[in-house]
Amino acid sequence: MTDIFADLMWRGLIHQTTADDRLPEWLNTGSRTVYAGFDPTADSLHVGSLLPLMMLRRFQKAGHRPIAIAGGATGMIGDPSGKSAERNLLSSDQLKANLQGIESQMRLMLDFECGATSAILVDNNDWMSQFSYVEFLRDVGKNFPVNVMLGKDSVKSRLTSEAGLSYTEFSYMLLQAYDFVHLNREYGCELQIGGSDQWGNVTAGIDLARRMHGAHLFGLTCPLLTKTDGSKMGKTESGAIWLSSEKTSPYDFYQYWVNVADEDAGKCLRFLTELELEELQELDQSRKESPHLRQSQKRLAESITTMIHGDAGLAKAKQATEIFFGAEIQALSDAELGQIFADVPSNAMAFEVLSENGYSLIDALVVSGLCKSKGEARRTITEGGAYVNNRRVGEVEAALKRENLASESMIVLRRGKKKYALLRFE
RNA sequence: GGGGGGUUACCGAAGCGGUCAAACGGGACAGACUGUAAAUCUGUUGGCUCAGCCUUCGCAGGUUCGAAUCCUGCACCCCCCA
Repeated sequence: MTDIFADLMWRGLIHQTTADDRLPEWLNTGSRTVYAGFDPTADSLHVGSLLPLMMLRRFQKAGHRPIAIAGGATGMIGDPSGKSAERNLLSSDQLKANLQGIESQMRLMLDFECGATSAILVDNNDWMSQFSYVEFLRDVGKNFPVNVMLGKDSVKSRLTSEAGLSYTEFSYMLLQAYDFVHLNREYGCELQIGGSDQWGNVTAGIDLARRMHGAHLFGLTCPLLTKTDGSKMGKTESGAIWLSSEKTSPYDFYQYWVNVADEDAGKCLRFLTELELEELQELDQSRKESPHLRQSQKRLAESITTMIHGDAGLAKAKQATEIFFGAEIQALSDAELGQIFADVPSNAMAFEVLSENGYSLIDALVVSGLCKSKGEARRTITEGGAYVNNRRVGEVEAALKRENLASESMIVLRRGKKKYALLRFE
């Protein structure tokens, strides 16, 4: 049996645990059942969920059974931890759709068919909806001293803030605590893991189980995956990075990791990949001695992209990367180009415009959406920021003609470093 | 109720009769450098049929050869006195 605790330790994945003295041994002397909660507010998980999912994965590989709980019930309420304002409530239809999407993504990382340690995905709405309000108050609420609840950081910070805290959110803790009790009773689950911001909720569950059944459960929190500047991982100017290829293309996903700052790379590698210590140290070394090679980032991007989008997804992302940052694009087929530039905006127009005098580059830049006006297009060209098939074009009066086709019917326009658009002539 | 100040381009902020498509700063966009980074440097930043023309300075009118700049009315905002 792998010493999961030691593994987590050297990776820096342990922030706080309960029963420090007994937990490591307990984990190493039998197959245990552990659980972590996930946020069902969208139909896809985003990069922020990778860490807890990886945690479950590590536990499963070490011979334990993981339970992922996508909180249909708690999702309807909203966890006040770390939130500055009341959350919008979700409709139950929306939730159902979200849970479905999330499950398919979990299958990428957890094994749901491997016998005794198969992963389980549960929805706490299944049991919470059985409760009547009065029953819940009698069985669960009775065991929660309000003075203790008021002492939790998540509550305290909101009470003093302007946004305040609704009774609903205040009760969130009870729901999550009861989840633990329920999973303990139904599945023999004895360990809850979560981010360090979940500490209050985790211990609330442990307390509740002790009061209700005299059970002794465990809790373990891992650090939050934040950048060195303190901001959250997985956010860009254009929004969150999702695991779903519909929302974030494999290329963008791959690129996100390739662009991780040097200071954050080591942590990401330790937290989000299964690379062994030896390789991690080599990468640390490489980052220090030859940062320009960015081996850490590349390894990180490869590892995570493969896990989420498979070998095919990685291959596509890398191919696109080569083209995007490569030399002139030419002699490709429509199919190849279409693949590579799948998420790039494209416009179709008549083939004939390429004949004779051709199609003015200025118009093309505007039509493609790369420039807002002809004036801007003109400027862009003058500044040297306009490219046709990755080759800079500096003449304002340039026109696109047949010989500019990169494939049977397409021309690739680019503005600046990374903004692409595809023109199709049919 | 009385008195005073403001409203300028994506944002902040100059301009106070012509040389104003409007200084300056920020942001944004390009370029150089580089590691697809950071920092730095340079350029651009209303539209077009682009050596020219057209529309912008809260809104509507007016004075003037000529207004973002002066006058009148309207709207919104701020401050002071009651």
